[in-house]
Amino acid sequence: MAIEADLLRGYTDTILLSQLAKGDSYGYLINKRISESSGGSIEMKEATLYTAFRRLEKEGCIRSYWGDENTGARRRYYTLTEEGAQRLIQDRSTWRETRHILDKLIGDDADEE
Amino acid sequence: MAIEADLLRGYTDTILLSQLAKGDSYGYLINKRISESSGGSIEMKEATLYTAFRRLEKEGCIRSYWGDENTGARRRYYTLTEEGAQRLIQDRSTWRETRHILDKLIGDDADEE
DNA sequence: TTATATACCTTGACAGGCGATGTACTAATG
DNA sequence: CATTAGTACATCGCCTGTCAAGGTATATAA
Repeated sequence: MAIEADLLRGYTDTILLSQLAKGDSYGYLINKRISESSGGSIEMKEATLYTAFRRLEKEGCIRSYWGDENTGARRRYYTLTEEGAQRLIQDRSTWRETRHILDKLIGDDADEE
Repeated sequence: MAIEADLLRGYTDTILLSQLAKGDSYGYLINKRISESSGGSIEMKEATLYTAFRRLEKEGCIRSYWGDENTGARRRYYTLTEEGAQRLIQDRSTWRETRHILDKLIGDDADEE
């Protein structure tokens, strides 16, 4: 059911950027969205999630700010930066290429070209 | 051009098994085939390659034997075991699922369903 | 008051990738 | 004949991303 972490490794940052491209959001919600959106197949661990946010922020791909909720737990919101948007465009392109090559390399075809 | 290692991590074993599904072969040749087959996008490092072979053999997915070349460098050939074949079937299935989910999660669509 | 859900964070261990380096054989080149 | 390049395998130690385990804090429901 669940997809192992190593299969996603390298795409976690892209997944997060992609979520933020839809608008500002915060960690906990993003994580739930990813889980729901993947039908439960992807369950990002919190440690992995927050580590990734730190990394992306340090790289300038996202910015963060504290929400002004006056009830419930505090939330740290994230915004996609212009640099992050560019990175996302690049990552999506890389994904298409990777997908194509992996289809060719591990596809169940007999052989080709 | 080249696809970064983290994007392939988790698929290296599958790629190797997939190559061996075409018949016995040895490390150096398999590596060249992968490189050619991917148009140079995938360049597996030797350390990675041989580490993977050790791992797969220990797991019972492949078996190895020395070739009987009487000229040139010695070659260690690998054979896909029944267990390896089953693993490959499973891995291919997982790849299809992963591909589908990643398409949905990082695809450049506005939103869906 | 105890449990559950929300929401964030850190530490230390682990596994895979890989740069660097080494061995050994063969063929071609100057 | 020494050198270089190609083939072919192998190991060591570092680096990076993942994550189990642990922690903090607030709000609501049982």
